[in-house]
This record gives sequence, structure tokens and C-alpha cells, in this order.
Amino acid sequence: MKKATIKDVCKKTGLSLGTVSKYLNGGTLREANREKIDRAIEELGYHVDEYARGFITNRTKTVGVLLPEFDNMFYARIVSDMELALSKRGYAVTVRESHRDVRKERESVRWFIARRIDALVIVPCGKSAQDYEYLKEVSIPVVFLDHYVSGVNCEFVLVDNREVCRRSVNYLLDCGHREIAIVGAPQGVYTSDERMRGYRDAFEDHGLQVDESLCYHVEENVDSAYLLIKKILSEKRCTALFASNFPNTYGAIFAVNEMRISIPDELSLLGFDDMMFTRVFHPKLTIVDQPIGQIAELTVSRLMEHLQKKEYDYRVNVLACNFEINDSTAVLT
Amino acid sequence: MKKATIKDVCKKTGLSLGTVSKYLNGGTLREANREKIDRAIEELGYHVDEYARGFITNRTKTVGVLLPEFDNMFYARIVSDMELALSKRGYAVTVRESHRDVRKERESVRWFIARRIDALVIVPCGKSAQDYEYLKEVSIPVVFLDHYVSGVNCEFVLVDNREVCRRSVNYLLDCGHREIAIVGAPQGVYTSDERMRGYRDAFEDHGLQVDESLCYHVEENVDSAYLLIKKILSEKRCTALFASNFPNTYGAIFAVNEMRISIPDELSLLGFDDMMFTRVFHPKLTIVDQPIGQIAELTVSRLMEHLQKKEYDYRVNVLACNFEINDSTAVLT
DNA sequence: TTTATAAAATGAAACGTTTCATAATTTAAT
DNA sequence: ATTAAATTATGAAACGTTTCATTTTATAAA
Repeated sequence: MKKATIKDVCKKTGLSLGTVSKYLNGGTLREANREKIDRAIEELGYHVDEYARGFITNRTKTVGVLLPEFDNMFYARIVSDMELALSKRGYAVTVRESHRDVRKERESVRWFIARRIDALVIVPCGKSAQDYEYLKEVSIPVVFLDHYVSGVNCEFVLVDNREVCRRSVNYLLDCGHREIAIVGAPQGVYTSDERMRGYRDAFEDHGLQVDESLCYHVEENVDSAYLLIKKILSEKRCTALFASNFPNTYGAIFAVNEMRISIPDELSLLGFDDMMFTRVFHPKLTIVDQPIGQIAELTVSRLMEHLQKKEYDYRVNVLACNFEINDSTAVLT
Repeated sequence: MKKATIKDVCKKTGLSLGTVSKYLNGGTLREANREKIDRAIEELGYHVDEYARGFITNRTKTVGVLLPEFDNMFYARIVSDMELALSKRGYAVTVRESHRDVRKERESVRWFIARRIDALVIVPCGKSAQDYEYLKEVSIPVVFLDHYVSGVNCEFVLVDNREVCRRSVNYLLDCGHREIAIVGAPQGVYTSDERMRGYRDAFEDHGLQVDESLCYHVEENVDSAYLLIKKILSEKRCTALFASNFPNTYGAIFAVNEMRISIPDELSLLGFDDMMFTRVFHPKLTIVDQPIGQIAELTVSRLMEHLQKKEYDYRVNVLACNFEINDSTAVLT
């Protein structure tokens, strides 16, 4: 048996297409007709074909989300929160991965556009505005998440990486630490660069020189971070270690556990991103925490605003991170 | 400037709708016309409206995936792998979360159907066939992942939970362990129940009685697992601990780290799911590993087969897990 | 050159909605 | 009971494709 359509409802009720459509879209109609349609819909098991509706209204109620990879706790949680907020407003999320490849990223955008998504959220992997020239021909709202790319005309939702790192490294300096190792992502990664800047800011605030040999960069995965940090700690030239992203924080936890380094007695540890997993570390980690909920919320609300208006006023939004002092950092005496 | 359509290509080339359509779909046409169309498409910047195409062909090239939550490493990796395989075949993935709520799950299926997805992959949260009555009216291929629900007519892709657990617990028994604690998910969770059965099988294989007080159940999150396992280990009534899912394995790692329990000297630890994070644990964990790649691959290939044929022959597929003996389990002397 | 055949092109119909100008009906006012 | 005004219903057109029966054109054979 074929799926029932509006026309079947018309036939059953004797009413016209226009009337049934009005019913479906919440218009006013005579009570008797409303009831007739109610009944017909019930009997036929009719459901609006949202796909056809999207075809005609040109609003598919779908938001495309383009991530480096799904398999990333941080983005997974953002998407999860966005999905919740969007589904409340009748929107769905279609996700694709760029695998950190600008080509694939561009292809995916094309793919999304061809499917008429209403809006696009990208965690960009490109480094320059040149990589995003093609967005000029995209006529739907676009939000870039987490990474700033100068010269791209779209909405940005970022966190105050530099500022919060300045604040937290200042705290370590105030505690008397001077040999503070920092382990970030490879150079050129926006978030990591910003965090390094904050680290430098703090040293400058204290009128101190940065020891370049304590600034490390490593690929964003736990394995690599773990190996590097084990090496750093075995050389033991620092009293504090700032792992400036989640994989590094994670690698650090494993390294100190394995090396039986007592935290914070032998080493002060400052982490990034308070994921479920870090919470069970003992002692409680002093940590920079990104406001995932707010990021998702702001992204969605900006998106919705753009979807309502015809004219966009793209902004660069910067959300404040939380610096939470716990038990993994000590005051040097 | 409005987006170019086929009709614009027609106007520019003087050819008909049918001809241009044939061009787009790989039919044969005169070389001269082919070139004319090539040129027109180039000049107009024309791209097929996949949405409209899907509307008419009734194949949206989209697979719906319904997960308990995104924020789950195991499922995230499966989806990631599926997305890769599917995108190669021109398919996209739209993901939604059920939040482990059968109602939401059903709603999401409705949502998917209204959007005309071509196929559906579900990690079900319902416990009985009754929860899935509504699937009878769904006329697209459906694959259930990870959890078996008896009486539901659809494809299943599972792993041999019971068998691999039997095998691995037998190994522990062979090593001389008798007090083997097992920590699983709450009762009623298919995977966990199966794993518990495998545990019992092994004891039976050895002609031994299971000590019920060593069978624990705990919510599937690291925090809870960590707390429970700490408690279990402080009572110290076992020589081995089998954490039969990922959160529990994780909680166990943190518990033994914090309690400074030496593995495998003081306790043999058997884990589940070899995620990135467990790999950096020292000593190398003896572990049951699910074949994530195979799960994704099989799911996709079964899906594709169903999409080609008109008649489905739904199967229950069971993939073998890997039991990897490493350094976290000791032979008792 | 003519005819038969094969290959390519044509264009109307369909998909399931919304939209909107027009028509019909109801209600209110005289 | 009429008329005017307000409300509700109507149905053709549009959205951008594919499909397919029909027509046109090219090719091969006579």
C-alpha cells in the first residue's frame, strides 16, 4: 500500500488541496472541516512528507555540521548539545567529517549545499581565507567553530584561549613556578597558537623571559602526547606542566601515573578540557574548562537569528573559559 | 543571482530537458551536444540539485543513524567508519540521538522517514519487540547494531559477546584465578547480560560455582564505575577483575592507579574495548577488543545489498571479538 | 537515392507539497 | 430581505528533477 498524500486526504474529505494545506500549516478553517480532516488523516495514517515540503519551501530544516572527525570527545559533545537544541526547534543535524583535509572539507560543503541544508556549522581545518574563497558563493548562514580564520566573512564562535591561558599561567607564576613546560598542538593550529600566546603574555606580565626549550608541540592524539610528556618529565627540568589541550592532558595523566610522579608534590599539573575522564583523576585536576554548553547554545541561537533575518550581521563571538583551581597545582615555598 | 537549473542549461544550449538529464545521468549523446552542455554548465556554474533529484527518484542517498548518544567513543568510531564507507558510495549520514529513551527513538524514526532517508541504522535502547512494533510500517532497510532484540524483523550486526567472554574468563581460570570479580552494565542491557553469561559459561566449563557476590552491575559511565570498583578493590576479595565494558575498564584503570595497586602482581585486570585511551595504560592491558572496523563495514555492505534488492533477507550477523592477552593478567602460582 | 534500422532528442507528466489570486460562503449591518 | 464586509475555500502554478512514449535524426543496407 502506497503512502498516503495530501491528495488522498482531499479525496476522503472532499476538500481542496489548499484547505488541507492550510490545516497542516495551522491556518484558520471551519470547525466541521477541521474535524473531517482530523478523521481522514487518522484513517489514512497520513504524515506530512517533510522532504516534499522542504522542496517547495526551500527550508529543509537541516543544519550541516562539518567536523575534523567524529571521534573527538570535545566536538562530539558540542554536536550533541547542538543536536538537542536544534531538534527542539524542529531542525536536524547532518554530520560529515573533513578528516582535516581542506579538499574534503570543500567537497562536503558542496555536498551539503546540493542537499539544500539551511545552515552550516564548520570546525574548519583550513588555515587561510584563501581556503574558504568558495564560501562566497554559499548563500546560507555559516558558523565557524573553535578556530578563527582571518578574512573569512562568517559567524565565529570561539573561546578566549589566549586570555584564559594568560590567567592560568599567571596563577602558576604567582605560585612561584618558573620552569613551566607547556605542551600544545603543532604550530599553526589556531587554538594552540593562541594558548601559547597567553602563556607568553603571562611571563611578560611577570617581567620574565620565556624558556623556549620548555615550549613543546605535539600531534593531537593521546599516544603521541603520552610519549613526549614521558620524555619531558624524565628530563625533569620543570616544576609545572601545562597540557594545553585534551589529548595532552590525557597523555600527561598517563605519563605521571606510570612514572609514579606525585602530583602536586613533585610536579604541578595544569590541564585543559574537563571531560568525564579527567574528573576521575586523583588529585582533582586544576584545569581550564571550555564552556561546551554555551558554545553549542550560542552557535544555535546565532544560527536561528540568521535563519530568520534576510540580512546577516556576522559577528566574532568569544566565550570565556573557566579556570578552575583544584589540587594538582602546588604553591612553591 | 538565482541558482542555475537544468532549464537554464537547456536555454543556453537549445537542447531539451530530457537530453540534459541524460547527460547528467551518464546516458549516450552526440559529442557536439555533450560539449555544448559541458560549456553551458561551466558558464552557469550549474550543480545538480540533489535534493530535487532525491525528490523525484525517491532515493535521498542518506542513511539515518540513531544512537543512544554521540558522546560515546565506541559508537562514535563506528559511525565514523560507516560515514567513510558510505560517503565513498555517495551516501551521507544523518545522525540523531535517542538519549536512551524509546519514545524519542520512535520519534526520531518518524522524523527520518518523513525526510525520506534510504536506510536506517539503530543502536536500539528498547528491550522488547513490542518497543519496535512501529517498524513494521517502515519500508526501508533497517539494521540494529550492537543490541539484539528478539522478535524484531530486521538485520542485526552483533559481536559474540558471550563466546569471547567465556573464552577470556576461561583463560583467567586457567591461570589459576578463582575469585574473579566481574563488573558489567545494569541487568537487562543485552551486551552486558551476554557477557555475564559467558562468564558463567567459563565457570561451568571448569566445573566451578559462580560466587554471585562477585558479579557487579553499574551504570555505564566512568564516574560510577570508578567509585564502585574502588569499593570492590578496597574489600579485596578477588585476584582478578573483569571490567566488561569500556567505562568500567576506564574506571578500573583510574581506581587501580589511585590505589596504587600493582598490576598484575596484586590484581589481574581484564578490560573491554581497546580505545586509544586504554592503549597508554601501563602495563599493556589484557583486553577484549570489538572489531569496530568490521562492524561498520558489514553494516554498510548489508545495507547496500538491501538497497539494491527489492526483497530483503534479513540476517543476524555475529562478528568475532578479539581476546588479546597482554601484561595485565598474571598466572597464579 | 530510397528504405529500414538504430541512435539520439524531445517534451509532457509526475513527484507531494505550498502559495496566492480568485471565488464562494458566512456573518454582520442596514 | 438586501447588501457589504469578512472569512474561508478553491485550484492552478510552481519547485527542479527524472522518466518514458514519441518523434526526429543519423547510419547502414539495398
